[in-house]
Amino acid sequence: MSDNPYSTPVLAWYESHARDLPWRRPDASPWSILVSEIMLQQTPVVRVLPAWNAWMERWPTPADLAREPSGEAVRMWNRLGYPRRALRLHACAVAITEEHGGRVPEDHATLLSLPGVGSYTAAAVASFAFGQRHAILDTNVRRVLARAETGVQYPPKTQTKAETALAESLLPSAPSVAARWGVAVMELGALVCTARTPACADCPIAHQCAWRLAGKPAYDGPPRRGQTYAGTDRQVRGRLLAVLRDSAHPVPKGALDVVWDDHVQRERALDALVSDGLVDPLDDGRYALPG
DNA sequence: CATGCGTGGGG
DNA sequence: TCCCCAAGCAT
Repeated sequence: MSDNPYSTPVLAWYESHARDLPWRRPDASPWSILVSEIMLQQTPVVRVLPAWNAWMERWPTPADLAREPSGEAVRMWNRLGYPRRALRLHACAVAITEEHGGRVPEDHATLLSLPGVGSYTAAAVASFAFGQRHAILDTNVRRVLARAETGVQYPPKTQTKAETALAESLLPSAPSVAARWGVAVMELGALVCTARTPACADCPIAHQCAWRLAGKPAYDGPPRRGQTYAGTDRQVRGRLLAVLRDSAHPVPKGALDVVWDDHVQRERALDALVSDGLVDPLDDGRYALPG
């Protein structure tokens, strides 16, 4: 069963160290797994857990969410960040309900056609929910492979063809093993082979890791671009949307104006929110979450 | 293909 | 304090 040099130790490690996350339990529905994957995009597990629990309690099936206004999804999203994901998840629920008989599609290409579902998420749902054989290549896996195989501290900033090819070449042949392998490598990256201070002493493949065997050379290249936030449109958008989320009713323009001094930037951010469908400008001049 | 898109916790 | 980063996607 050791289709690649890492699978046996990594799978064994996963058996004894995997976190007991609710969307990994045997009774987790494909919908609940899709919800978890959208929420987990760029968002840590600890912050997703309570949001996922509340979401699944309120909308246990796609149809439950599809019959709500999209603004309710945005409100429920609360402060998870990147609220367009809430809109897309709502759009997923509508598409699944109206075009797929209320069931999360199993086919990778069909999953890919859903709003907010890209290459990673489609593979993750196909693999984790339906046991199919797909390469899982997220930020965790990219980092593990960069170190173990390529011998560098960090993967490239943007995903390359070479990384995709490498991930596919390592995929165990049996679908059930491949699915297990995918989640196991992810977990290794999340818990042991972390970005800042990897716990190589706890790593099941440390003795095979090209980066460690090379003496853990420091990242050599251009400074990795940090995300700025303070003073950006993103911060303004966040503040504007927070006003609407926290209000049970539509708000007058003045309630939005007070959250940011720079008039030009504030208007630009508000226009963008409207354009994104996150904010609904009412005929009476007030603003609300979309209906 | 580089960039924009939230938020909060930890080093 | 700052800075980095966290299961990406769409354009």
